[in-house]
Amino acid sequence: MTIRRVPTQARGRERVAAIVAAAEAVFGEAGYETATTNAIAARAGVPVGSIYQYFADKQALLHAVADDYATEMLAVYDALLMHGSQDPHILAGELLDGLAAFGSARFGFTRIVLSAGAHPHLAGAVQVISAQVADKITQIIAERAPHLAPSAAHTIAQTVMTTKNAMLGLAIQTKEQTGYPAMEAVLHETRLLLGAYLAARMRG
Amino acid sequence: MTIRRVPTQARGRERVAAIVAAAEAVFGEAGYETATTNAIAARAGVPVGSIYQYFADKQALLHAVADDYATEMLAVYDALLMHGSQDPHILAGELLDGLAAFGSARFGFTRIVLSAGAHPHLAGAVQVISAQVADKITQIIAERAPHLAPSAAHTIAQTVMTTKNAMLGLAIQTKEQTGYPAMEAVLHETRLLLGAYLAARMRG
DNA sequence: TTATGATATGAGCTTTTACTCATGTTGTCA
DNA sequence: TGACAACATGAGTAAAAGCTCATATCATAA
Repeated sequence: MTIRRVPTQARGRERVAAIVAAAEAVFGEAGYETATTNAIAARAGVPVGSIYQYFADKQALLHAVADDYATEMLAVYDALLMHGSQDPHILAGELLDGLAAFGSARFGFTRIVLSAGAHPHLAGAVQVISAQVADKITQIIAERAPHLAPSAAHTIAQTVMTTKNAMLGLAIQTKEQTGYPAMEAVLHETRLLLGAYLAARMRG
Repeated sequence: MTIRRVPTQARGRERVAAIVAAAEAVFGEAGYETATTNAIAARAGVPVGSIYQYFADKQALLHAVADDYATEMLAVYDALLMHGSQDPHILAGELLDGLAAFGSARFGFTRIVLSAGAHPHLAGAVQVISAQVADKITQIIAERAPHLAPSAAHTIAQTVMTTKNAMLGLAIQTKEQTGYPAMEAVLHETRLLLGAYLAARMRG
């Protein structure tokens, strides 16, 4: 469906990697719809035909980028699951910081992910990521507040994820418009928000 | 810039209203880029030419929708500014409930507004709305917590606005997927979230 | 009634963009 | 080294979408 040909030679693998990297960059800068496959090819330094050698269509490119993004993101949550704090306020900070670093490094595509709700094309590619992330956060919370019913842990996880994503979106937007210190202020505020909520909710 | 001809006859005014309403619906369902002017015209029951009789281009349509949206939304906040509670927990509930109806009715375009960061085309049209709404919430908070610095009140307002919008989105999505009771649970959770935050933040 | 401007109409023009394909080049294995 | 498969190339195609414009109809005021 997504992949048209799996590269077997090193040459092909390098090309695919270059194409996916270029796609993430161009998607991140222009948005999915506005981005053109020709621009992606130019950015990758390959002719358009090379894209369609390996990917069935533009959406397949999006899926490839999303897969790579999701894999790296879930690794961040796995680290938190193992080493995250018991204290709600500290845990809130850790949740945010881990993701803020990740979101900054790949902030272009992060904007795409955060805006998935408004773009039908993206929903499918992004929904899988969201579900997996929600499960991870549910685990993190359930381990630290064993008295909570599973459904409650899930509701809390969804709330944390939604809030965190929205505030991360605000942070990125703030950084672009006002600068880095303003973004830090937004992140600080988000720590207060999630800390107050988690403390009240995990207490029982 | 945006408007090509201002209608003077009743016939023209009705047409413009129908076009703007259809544009909001189609933008909300398909997203700005994916929405086509032909689809908007069909939805409004008018030929494409009628759109370009009154609007210079697709972006002008977006601006018109955004203006209408902003006007109605600010009216909701004005009511809250006058009659909102002093208690942070109650105020959080009022903020949420007051906007729930509005957000449900115009959720499609609300998604567009929230995703503006990811799309250069939308930024201009939407930035004005966000700024005005942020100012209104800033006023509401500043009046109820006079000890806060203006910049702090503004940061809190942005946080409340972003969080509230995101959770409202989650609530409506939940309603569509799981049903009404699940949506109520999400709204309840949002009251806890915003209540805990506002209580901690307005206290000093 | 009639003249004039406002409004309505939709086939088609223009541009853009995703995608193809015929041909050429490179790698690999016997 | 020869043969076959993997890979590269980019001009060209087809469809889509924004927008135009020549022509037709309606509203209104003298």
